[in-house]
Parts: sequence; structure tokens; C-alpha cells
Amino acid sequence: MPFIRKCPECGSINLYWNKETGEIICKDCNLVIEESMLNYGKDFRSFDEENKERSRAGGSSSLSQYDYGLKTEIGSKKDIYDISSKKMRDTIQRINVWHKRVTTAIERNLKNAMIELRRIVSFLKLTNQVQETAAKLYRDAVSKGLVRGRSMESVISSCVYAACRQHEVPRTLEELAEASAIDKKEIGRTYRFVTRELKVKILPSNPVDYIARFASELRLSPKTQTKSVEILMNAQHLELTSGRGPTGIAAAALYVASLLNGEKRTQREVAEIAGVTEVTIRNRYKEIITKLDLEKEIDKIRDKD
DNA sequence: AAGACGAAAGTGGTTGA
DNA sequence: TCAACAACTTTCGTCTT
Repeated sequence: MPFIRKCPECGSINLYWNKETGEIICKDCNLVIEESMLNYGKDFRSFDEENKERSRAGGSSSLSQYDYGLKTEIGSKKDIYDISSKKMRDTIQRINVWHKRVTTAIERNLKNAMIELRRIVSFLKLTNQVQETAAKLYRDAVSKGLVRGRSMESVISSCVYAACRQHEVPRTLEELAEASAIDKKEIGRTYRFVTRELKVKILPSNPVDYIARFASELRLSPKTQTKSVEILMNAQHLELTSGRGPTGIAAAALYVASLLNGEKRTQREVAEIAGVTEVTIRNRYKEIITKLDLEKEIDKIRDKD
């Protein structure tokens, strides 16, 4: 079996691996072929002057590892038996008992939370960076006591949602709800609460950020994709976008672009992918074509059929 | 029969008194 | 705390292809 990979869409072998996002993308048709979760990069520092290569032993420390990938436990009684007085042994054991009591509850919570986090990240095919950001947010939320009175799952979901927004790879609340089995409203509520309490500044998401993913799911050509971004830019310039749901605008732009480039998708199809209703697409669509003077072009295409 | 269109009523969140 | 409000959804009837 050859190891050379081809794009399943256009057969091109001109593939590109984005190390930042971990995605493998076809250069010819922009299809995201694989979204790898693994980061093959090495850890940054070497403490060994002799060894020029930047490497280290052991796994890397990670926020999404419930104990940061480190063990904090003190050695067992048996380990220190030979080198310590009885008094010392007793002291250490007492410390250990306390250590366990204090940490187990928090760690158990954190451990479960990180398991859940990894599940959601994997389900939504998100990157390591997003996972780490979400993990950090969750830790902050826990240390501020924000989880009390809320389910761990809903807090984790909203952390992932926030992390996606921060990394400008937004997912919709519906997608998060599907991945976590938590109600959409609940995630939204928790999200607002957590970001307010942690004072996380998140810009309103840009419709353009949704285009690539929606277009890929709708199997639209890169040309159409570019066209819809163009439409979006013009719409933003005319302030058609402020106060409106970004997914609805993105959906409408894609719908218009698909018409103009003769790759028509139904309102239903676009609505389904974008997680909005056909009515919303129609409203945005109308605004776009009237304000951007695209009516004539649309009519021309209509007449051809 | 399917898609597009739009009116009307309902929902949940924001805002401002 | 409450009412007004804007955006969006749901539902449904009508028209077009």
C-alpha cells in the first residue's frame, strides 16, 4: 500500500499540512482531508547542554492532563523504609493521607472533566490548541468556584465553545449541544456566565470564519467559497451584518454564491448545515441581493433555467 | 412534488426606565 | 423588575418550476 495520500475529492496529491492547526488540506480544492489531533512537534527546552537537539524525556506537560502529566504523590512508605527514621516515616505517611484527602476530590473532578473535554474535542475534530485553551478556561472556572451549581459537562461545553471562538474556528451552539448532549440554551447560559466571571474578552464571531467549514460540508468549489467571502465583505461594508446572527449571514452568502456560480444548493440544504432556518436565509438573502445590486444577475441565472 | 416565498405568531435574550 | 424591542424560529398557505 503506497503511503502517498491523494485528495478524495479531486485526486490531487498536492496536499498541505498546516502544523498550526493540524489539518491536512488539499491545495487544489481546499478540502480539509484530515484534522489531526496529534501534535508531532517536540517540546521546547533542553536542559542538557551537551545535547544540541531539543528533546527531553517523558511526556510533555499538558493542561488537559488532569495532573498536568505530572505525578505529585510522595513515595509510599515502602519506598522510603530503608532511609528514614520511624518518625519521618510517620510524618510522610500523614502528609500522604492529607494529600490524598485534599486532592482526590478536585482531581477526580478534573480527571473526569478532562476525559469529557477530550471526548468533545475529538467529536468535533478540534485541534490541540483549542483543547488546551478550553482546559485552561475550565481550570480557571474551577478555581473561581464557578462550577458549583452547574454540571461539569455544561461548563466544559461552554469552555470549548469559548475556546473555539478565541481561536477563530467557531462552532455553533447546536454542534456543541450535539457533541455534549447538553441543552443548547444551557451551554449558552453557562458560556455567558463563565466568560463574564473570568473576564474573557471574546469578539463577536465573524461570519467569514464559518464559510470554509460550511462550504466544505456543502461540497462547494473554492471558487464559490471565495465568491461568498467577497459577498460577505461587501455586506459587512454596507453594515448589513451588525446585530445579525453570523451563521445566518454566512449561510445566505453561501447560498447567493452558489446560485451565481451555478452550483446551486437549496435553501434547505444550506440551512441544515448552518443550523439556521430557511426563513432566516431568505431574509438575509433578500437584504444582500437588494443592497448589493445582485438582483439582475440572479434574474439572469433564473432565466437560463 | 419540491422548492421558494412571505405573513403571522411565538421564543428567548437584551436594554433601559 | 418589568415592558418594549430586535433577531430568529415555527408554522402554514401560496406560488413557481
